[in-house]
Amino acid sequence: MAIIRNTLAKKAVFEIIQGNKTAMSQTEIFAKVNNICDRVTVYRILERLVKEVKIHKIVNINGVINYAPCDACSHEQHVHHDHLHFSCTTCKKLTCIADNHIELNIPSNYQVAEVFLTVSGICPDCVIMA
Amino acid sequence: MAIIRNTLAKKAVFEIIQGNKTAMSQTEIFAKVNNICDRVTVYRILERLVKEVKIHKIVNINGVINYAPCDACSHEQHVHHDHLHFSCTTCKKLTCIADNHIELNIPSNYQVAEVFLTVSGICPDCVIMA
DNA sequence: TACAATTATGCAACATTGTTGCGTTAATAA
DNA sequence: TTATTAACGCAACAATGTTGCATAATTGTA
Repeated sequence: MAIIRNTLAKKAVFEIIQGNKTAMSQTEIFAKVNNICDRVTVYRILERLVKEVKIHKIVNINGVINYAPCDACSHEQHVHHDHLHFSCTTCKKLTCIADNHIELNIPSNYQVAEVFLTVSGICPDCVIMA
Repeated sequence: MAIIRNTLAKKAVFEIIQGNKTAMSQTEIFAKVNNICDRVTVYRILERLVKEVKIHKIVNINGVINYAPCDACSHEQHVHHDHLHFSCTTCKKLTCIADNHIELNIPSNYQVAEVFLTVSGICPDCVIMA
């Protein structure tokens, strides 16, 4: 059950997320959707796309939830992820950076599911400006 | 300028944060403050305590901002932090885990400031329940 | 192509979280 | 004890996210 439908709004939202090289918040996505659908619909579409593993959630260091296409940072449910997220303190953009293998040292009574690694700082675009 | 005052409410908030072994959100702190002060005051006290480096902010994987005393996970502004945060998906508690040194592989045109490392999973208390 | 089943949407209403302005209270130095 | 001004309470607002329900639209099937 639960047949997945590919609606206009869903396609639009997905294309917006795919077309952006940095992760976007619900607010940014809704702004780009150009009133093709309601605010609430964007929330529901994002929820569905996450469940379908077409996009995924990333929390920025300020607590804002961002969405990125899953190919941008291919995520498998490993203990040792192979990418990190760079959060620019100037332009607030969140970017995926690949090739980062980390080793963890967590007590064995903790059951690890996923690793979230975010680095704050200034991205190349903003470094140039400064 | 800016003389720091040690008010009753501020002391109470700080003691609540110190007395808890896991990080707490504003909502949780306000619930424990027992109407000694206003909701807004808690926000302002937290802001001040962060500025005074007596507590610090940690963003949970769901985007909720939590506060922990600064001794719980001594943080210096290093590129290579020495601790991580464990976010329990069952009880939602955020715990500091020390002794985690990681090496990063970030392009040199990125200017790194801080590293945020959070691991999700099930904490010892909740593993026992399951 | 038309129809039925049900997924997806819009809208209104609400909940939560966080912010701001301003008059008042209270902590601290003198 | 008093003056200074940091801190507070309250009201109002803003942003973000959620829920219920009637309606619209997609998709498999006849």
